[in-house]
Amino acid sequence: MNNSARTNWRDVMAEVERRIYTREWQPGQSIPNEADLAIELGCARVTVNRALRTLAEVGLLDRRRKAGTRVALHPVRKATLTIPLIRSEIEASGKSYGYHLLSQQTEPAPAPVTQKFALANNAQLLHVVALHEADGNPFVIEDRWINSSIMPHLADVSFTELSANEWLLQNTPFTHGDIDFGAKNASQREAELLATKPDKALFVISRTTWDQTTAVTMVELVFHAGHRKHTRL
Amino acid sequence: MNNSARTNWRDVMAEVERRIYTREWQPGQSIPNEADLAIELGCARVTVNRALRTLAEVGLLDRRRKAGTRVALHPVRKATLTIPLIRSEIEASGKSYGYHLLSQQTEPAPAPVTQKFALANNAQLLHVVALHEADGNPFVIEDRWINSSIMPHLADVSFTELSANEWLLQNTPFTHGDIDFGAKNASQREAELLATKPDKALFVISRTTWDQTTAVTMVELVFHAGHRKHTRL
DNA sequence: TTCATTAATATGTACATACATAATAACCTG
DNA sequence: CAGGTTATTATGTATGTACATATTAATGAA
Repeated sequence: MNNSARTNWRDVMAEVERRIYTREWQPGQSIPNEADLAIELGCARVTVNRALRTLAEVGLLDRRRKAGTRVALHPVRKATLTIPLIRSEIEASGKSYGYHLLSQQTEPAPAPVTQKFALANNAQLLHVVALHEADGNPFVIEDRWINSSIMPHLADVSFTELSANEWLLQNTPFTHGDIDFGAKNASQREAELLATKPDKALFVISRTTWDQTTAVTMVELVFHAGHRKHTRL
Repeated sequence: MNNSARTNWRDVMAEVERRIYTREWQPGQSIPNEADLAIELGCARVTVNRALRTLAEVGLLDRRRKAGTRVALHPVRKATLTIPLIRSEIEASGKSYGYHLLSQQTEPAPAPVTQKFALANNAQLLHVVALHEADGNPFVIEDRWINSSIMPHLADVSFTELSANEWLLQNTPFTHGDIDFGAKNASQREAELLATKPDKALFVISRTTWDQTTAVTMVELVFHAGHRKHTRL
């Protein structure tokens, strides 16, 4: 005989959310401490802790030791964007995935790139450009620079069949990454590749991947016209 | 005499991350179960649980009951975007905040808006347009529709001094929101307001805020040219 | 052999307890 | 009364234990 009648941390979370939602607890106002809430809601303090901690992670509560917990005054809500493999993203939407390598060569990198990689100007780096397609339509241009100096077996790899996107994910450990979301006007070439007009506004994601303090790879993803990235909060 | 020599969940997390990073545990490979790891690392199973759970939340591990825990094959990394108040965002960057109400009137809403609000076509809704400035420079245009039918004391409010952005946050409870990130070409008017040229690619965030199943407000934030939203993962 | 039932297993969570830690409030001491 | 010290307090976390739950593997009946 089970129950689920037992108050679990999700119940507590829901109840706290409800009180915030109904303005029983107003923005900026401090709420009862964990111990009291635990008694009131009939559960252990640890359970309340888990619930409040989770709500704080989402930005709905502000918590400070000794000072207590209060309803966030400016709900700096945190939206979680999932950054999947391009192929997974396309296949998840029920479309067929296509991939075309446009160029792969070692060449002197432009200043903004060498700067991020902390290399000498015009250092030779591997430059890979590819087009990903969804149901035969252009989906995104992947324009990537790879720090070949720290990737030994990179010279042998051809990205004709397998995208650099996937190869790097499988073969390159990384500690963290920087992501920028922005917009750019389509260049002549981008317009051709993405089947749109020059100057068309395109959604862009730029990502730099780091191994400790050295940049491993920089990629600019230029999406087809009209593409949006969606999330909930 | 304290220590912090005790293995805590962050230590466990770091150690697991290290093993993944060094490829000791490869992508797709399953790792020891919680109990074994606890013994090996010298801590309680619950502590290991907390560490692994956190790593799973970030997308680095896949966990399933009975099946066990494995290193994510396609690290669908999750980037957390913080969505602050516009004023907070500007002030946090050390710039002075400026606000100008451009228009505020009740008018028939266009189809895409009434659809989301589940109202009759051409329903009368409150439409607020405002410009937010950073150090005197245009920062973002806030173009907002508000479901006035469910907001009683809304008619009295003037958004001349206080932005709708802030008023709604303080006065409108909501259960969840939809956010879209995208790009658009500047219209004639947007170009003027944001001090750029027509057709310039602009970064756009569209957000719909819901109260249960009814939409409360829809807002389109059109940022100045070159603006990017940044995050780490 | 196939399908349904049951056992085994790893993760998920609840609790009582104990102590750590950060931040504030109260208390001195000069 | 200023400035530093100490006590207090709320959150943060570690542990052992117990049981829940999802999922797979083993089992047995048709």
